[in-house]
Amino acid sequence: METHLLRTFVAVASSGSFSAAAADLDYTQSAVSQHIAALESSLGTALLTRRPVAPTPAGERLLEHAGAILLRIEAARADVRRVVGEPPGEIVFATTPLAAATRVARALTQLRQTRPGLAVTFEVARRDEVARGVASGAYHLGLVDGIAAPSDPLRLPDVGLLRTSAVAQEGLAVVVPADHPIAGRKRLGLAALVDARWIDAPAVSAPLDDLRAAVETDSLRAALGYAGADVRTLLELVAAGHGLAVLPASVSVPAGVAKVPVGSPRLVHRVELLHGQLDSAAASALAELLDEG
Amino acid sequence: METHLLRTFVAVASSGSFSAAAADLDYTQSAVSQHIAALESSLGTALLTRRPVAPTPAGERLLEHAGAILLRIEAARADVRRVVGEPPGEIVFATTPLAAATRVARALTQLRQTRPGLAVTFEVARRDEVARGVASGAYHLGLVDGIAAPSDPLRLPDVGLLRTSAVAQEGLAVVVPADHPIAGRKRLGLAALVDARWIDAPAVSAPLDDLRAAVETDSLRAALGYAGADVRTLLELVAAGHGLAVLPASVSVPAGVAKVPVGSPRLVHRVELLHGQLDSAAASALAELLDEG
DNA sequence: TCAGCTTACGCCGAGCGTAAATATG
DNA sequence: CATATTTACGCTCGGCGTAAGCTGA
Repeated sequence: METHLLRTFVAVASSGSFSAAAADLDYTQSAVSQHIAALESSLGTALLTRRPVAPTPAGERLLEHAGAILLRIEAARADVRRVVGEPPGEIVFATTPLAAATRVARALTQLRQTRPGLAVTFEVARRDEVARGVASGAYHLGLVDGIAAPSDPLRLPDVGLLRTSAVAQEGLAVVVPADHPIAGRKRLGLAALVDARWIDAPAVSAPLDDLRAAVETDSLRAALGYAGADVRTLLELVAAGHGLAVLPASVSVPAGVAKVPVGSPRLVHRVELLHGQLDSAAASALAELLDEG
Repeated sequence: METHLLRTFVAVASSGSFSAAAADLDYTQSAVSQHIAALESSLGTALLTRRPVAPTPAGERLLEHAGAILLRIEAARADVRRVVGEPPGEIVFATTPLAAATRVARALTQLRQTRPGLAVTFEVARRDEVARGVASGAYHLGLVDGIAAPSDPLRLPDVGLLRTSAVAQEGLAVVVPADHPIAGRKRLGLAALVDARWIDAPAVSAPLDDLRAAVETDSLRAALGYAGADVRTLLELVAAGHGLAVLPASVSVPAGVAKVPVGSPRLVHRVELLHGQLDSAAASALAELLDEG
């Protein structure tokens, strides 16, 4: 199974067309057809239906692996380059929206100010994009957040070798309208709220999927999805009674909404710093900054 | 980065010789040399020193990825075959030594008796070998054990897509000589024992590495390593005072040794069943058996 | 009918082996 | 000097493009 065949297969499956994939990859349509034929004959089974072009069950299985394999190959290249190449003059730094709000991010902002010679670029992306980007070398550093049991690592998409060098964690809070019956309570078990109306705002709050996994229930149902990345908007949605949301306990909330710390189950909002191999200078600079934090 | 180049690279690095790798892979020594040269030029850096043949720093980084990539490719093939191929007439079943001792394993032994038409082969291997073997299709089912926080999954080596379909978990116990000061105690915090002399018997007890990760300390030091796979021998080593060991709480111990349940930190000995994609018949048969268990 | 995939076919170069050259301990 | 890797060189075949063929909406 040669890598160029996998690459073509992924391109065809994702575009749904041999000719489109050919254009993407700078092959002729004929070459793409031959690639797919070679893969299919090497595996002894059809991988795609034609007209319409869609993966067969076997193709679906392969697809699940192919992306990961190609990504891992990119990660390998990036990792080797990090050992050999010049240290970059600019650091590209990706974070998930909530992670950026923590003291860790602030520390890195300091880095940018105290070392004006070193350009630092921030970029906000989804969690798996951050992980992929760091693995493949597109980003030098990544900051991701999520919900986990205390001192447990986050479950990141399988992306190869990623190192976690620093974390911050804090409790969770449920954000409710100020006039909600539970608004005055000091602590709260999530179990009491399984039937509540939730807002799923994966970009900006704890993704409901994380919560479901942690609570081990399917009953957290989203009444509303919010795809945006602005916390204030989310809080206004909560204030307007569209549903509840789970956020890190330290979030500051405006009038109109109240936050109630989550007491059980024991869960934390956790932030992890992702990186590939760092040279010792970069590593110690970071460690220093994160200590001050 | 073509797969055959990676394969050659891994073979050369692991054998420490171009000519040996060539013999392994049925190439000429010249072809191997060209493969390495191609990889090195494609990555723009030396990967191996010659005389002696050993990975450079960049080579080490690549090596860390290369094995995983090749394994994942095997896993992809195996996964596709599982969808397409005939269901196997024989089931090859691999377990880690301790996992085999659980009720789950007993249930699967029943399977073998109640369905004499279906041959079942047991094989005992190390945890990562089981995971690798299941991923690559060498084994149909795998049973692995390890230590984790309650209801946490085991941390398996990165091996691609593995499904976990059933688990058993139980507490841990420290096994000590009968005349040991703590032998009479009802519960025990591991922290009290960090300075004790431990026996590291990765094949047969909880690997110390798991414990270290769970306790988040480096101070668990092994006074003795036992590479064998026989629990009784390990217990005799404990009785003779060579050190302590951590085992699942249900292990039955002979006279001369005592077991003390571990109360904190909260950890469990956990058994997971690993498999690739199962057809629905196999899956339901298994589920049934494991429920009875 | 025709858009889009497959097949036929010829050409080029990647990659293999043989064998000579080179390097190192 | 012996052993092991590299380089030179020729050949074969894998894999690409062009173009003709096929097929289902």
